[in-house]
Parts: sequence; structure tokens; C-alpha cells
Amino acid sequence: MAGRGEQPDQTRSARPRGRRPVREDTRAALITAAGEVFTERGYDGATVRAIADRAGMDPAMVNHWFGGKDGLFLAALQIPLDPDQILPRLLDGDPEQLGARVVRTFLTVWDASGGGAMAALIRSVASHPEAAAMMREFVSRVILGRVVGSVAPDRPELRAALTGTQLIGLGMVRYVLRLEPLASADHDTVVAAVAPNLQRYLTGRLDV
Amino acid sequence: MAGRGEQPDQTRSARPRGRRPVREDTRAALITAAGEVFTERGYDGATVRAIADRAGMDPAMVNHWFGGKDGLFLAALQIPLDPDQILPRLLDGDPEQLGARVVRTFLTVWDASGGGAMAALIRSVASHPEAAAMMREFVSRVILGRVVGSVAPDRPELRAALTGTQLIGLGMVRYVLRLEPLASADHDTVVAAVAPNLQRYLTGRLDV
DNA sequence: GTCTATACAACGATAGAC
DNA sequence: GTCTATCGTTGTATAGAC
Repeated sequence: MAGRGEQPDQTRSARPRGRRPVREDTRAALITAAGEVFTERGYDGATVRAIADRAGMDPAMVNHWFGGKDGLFLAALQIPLDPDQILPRLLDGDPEQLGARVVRTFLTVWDASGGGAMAALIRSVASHPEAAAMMREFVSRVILGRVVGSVAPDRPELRAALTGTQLIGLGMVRYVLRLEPLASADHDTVVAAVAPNLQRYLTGRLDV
Repeated sequence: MAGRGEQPDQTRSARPRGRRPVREDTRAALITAAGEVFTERGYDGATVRAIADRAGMDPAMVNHWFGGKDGLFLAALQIPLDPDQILPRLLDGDPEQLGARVVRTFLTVWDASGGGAMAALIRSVASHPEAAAMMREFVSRVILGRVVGSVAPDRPELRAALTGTQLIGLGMVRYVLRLEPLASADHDTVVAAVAPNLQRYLTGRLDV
């Protein structure tokens, strides 16, 4: 029971009430703030109040625009990756070099945020079933359907899952665990080390 | 989140009440209970009350013995793996089959808890810098010092980190993401699929 | 005048501290 | 056991856009 019968009023709010000009995009502001706070504190640690505070508005806006904390979380959890833009460039070229292109793209995408976005994603996946479902759906639909499915000689589902183990593990060690020398290795080194293993999962012999 | 409602006291009437003899190790009982509850619900989901309840004692004991929830968490975060028992069996045998033995041991250890322990560990590592430091230390000291170091022809640190990516990624996909068909695959299948890649990280050519 | 984005207040729940 | 802080959420009055 906080704030009950507290101060009636003395410094009435500095923030104007009522509808504001539409150019102030509150939805986008909330998503931006949510991305930051979820990144810093994870799902449970990020409070609706803190997010709204950072966005400079009332917590009730989260409910109004996203239906609640979960809705905001799902809206904010946007993998900074446009499949329609990236996939054609991945699939265009020698299928036997696909592993190298995937690793290089992976590093480029996630290095752009300094690893924060990947850390937030993994944190979300580990602690939030909805995030895990989203990730599962992403791996199944995108990696399997549009990458592995186009090159795999057999067992595409298993190959997609195996590809997922290598990419997620790389993200975990490089961006979350920050284990050296992998955390600071340049892209060429990582590609040379990881791409052959990824290539086996994509097109090599599995012997299963 | 929907905490468990108050349980009717009749179901707990068998639990002995009142002060216990000092020789019943209160501390160990709390650690055991904490390990179970943290495994089931993660750090934030595990409440001090639930842990104390399972240990059959008052929540105040947590403060008394561990100084708080954090202290209990760190005390309970013991990787369920005894290196001194497992490592000799890993290293005994053909170095070119080391990858297969590592994968099989990995599956045996973590399948024992149905994946709950691995999920809790990953959750901890992702959201708690102290847990991440523990994991980093484990990879550096045990995997590097006692597994990779004994067989790697070159770049042992890089090989240890790469080995970490494959094992952590496998744990993430099989136990946390539960992505099929890997989540339900039997040990032979997983070993056949993953061991060659792990073997390359351990003893193969890295081309870096 | 109508619509609706907004801010404030307060609720019920819950968990950690004492 | 009790207290208190704080959580996510909801109700409602308001004020500016339409």
C-alpha cells in the first residue's frame, strides 16, 4: 500500500496530461526504453515503472499500448535482423561456403550492439518461455526453412537444430560469457575456426 | 507471477516443528533445498519462503546462515559434476575418440536432471555476473587445463573456448530451448552428430 | 462536441527484511 | 510473525487533437 493518502499536491506534475501531438511517438519511445532496460536487467529485473520512467511517461502507457509487460517485452524483443534482406545474400554463392557466410553475418549483426542485444536475447530465452518459443520458432522457420532446407542433403530438422547449437553457443561464449580469446577474436579468426564445423552441420556427413 | 497460494496446513503436519537438535545440519539442508528450488524456478522465481518451506524451517534461517538470498544462491550454485571422478575416465583412451566421450558424458550428466540443472545454470550465467565468472573459470581451468591442454596440438586457449561454444550451445538447444529433434534424440544420435565437430575443436586443424 | 492519449492515484499481491 | 517496499495492473479525470 504505497502512496496512500500521501502528499495531496504541492508541485503538480510537470508533465502535461491529455493527448499530445502525434509526432511524439510514445510507442516507439517505450520500445526503445524497454530494449535498454531489458538489456540491462533481464525480464524480471526490468520493471514497467523503470521503463516508463526512462521513456518519460506513465507506466499505464505500457498497458495502453502493449496490453502489459509481456506485450511490451515481445514488442521490444526484435532481433535486429531483416531476413528478407540478409537471406538472399547468404544463399547467393557456393553452398560449400555457406557456413562461412553464416558465421560472418552472425558476427556482423551481433557485434553491432557490442553483444548487448545477444546477451539480452539469451537472457530472455533462458528465463521466459515466450522468448524461448520465439527463438524456437525463429530457428525452425528461418534457419530450417530458408537456409538449411535449401542445401541440406538429408535430415534438415536435425541439421537446423545442430546449426542452432553452434550459433547459440558462439553467441553465449563470445557475448555473454566473454571468454577469451574468442571474445576479442577478429571476424576472420572466428570464421576460420567455426565455419568448417557449421558447414558439416549444413551439408556434411552426419553419420547418424 | 502467480505464486503458490497458501497450502492447507494439514498437508504439512508431518513436518517436525520446533527447534531441532543442532546436529541436524541446517545449513546443508538449506543448500539442498535451494539447489532444488533454484533448479525448478530459476533465481527470481525461487522465493526464500519456498526454499525454507522445503527445508522445513523458517525463512529467517536464510538470513541467519547466508546473509540473504544472494548468499544462499552462491552457496547452492554447485555444478553437479565432480571433475576428479569424471576426468580420468575421459582422458583414458584414444585421444581421437575424446570428443565422443565428452559428448556422451555431457549428455549423461545433464540428462540426469532432465535438463533442469543445465537450464538453471544457463539462466544464472546469463543474468548474474558472478555466475558468469564461475562458468568462465570452470571452462578455463577444467576444460582448458585438464582436457584440452592434454591433447591440443596448438592454440589450447582457443580450442577450449571453441569446445565451450559447442557444449554450451548443445545444452542450450537440448535443455533450454528444447528444440526438436535434438531435445529428444538418444545419446547415440547426438554423439554421432556432434562428436566429430567437437573432435575438430580438440585435436583437428583449425586453419587460423 | 467527440474521441482518445495521457497522467495520477490507488489496488491487491507478494517478497524480503527485521 | 509483522512490517514495508514495490511490483504489475486498473480506474478515471483531464486535455488536446480531430
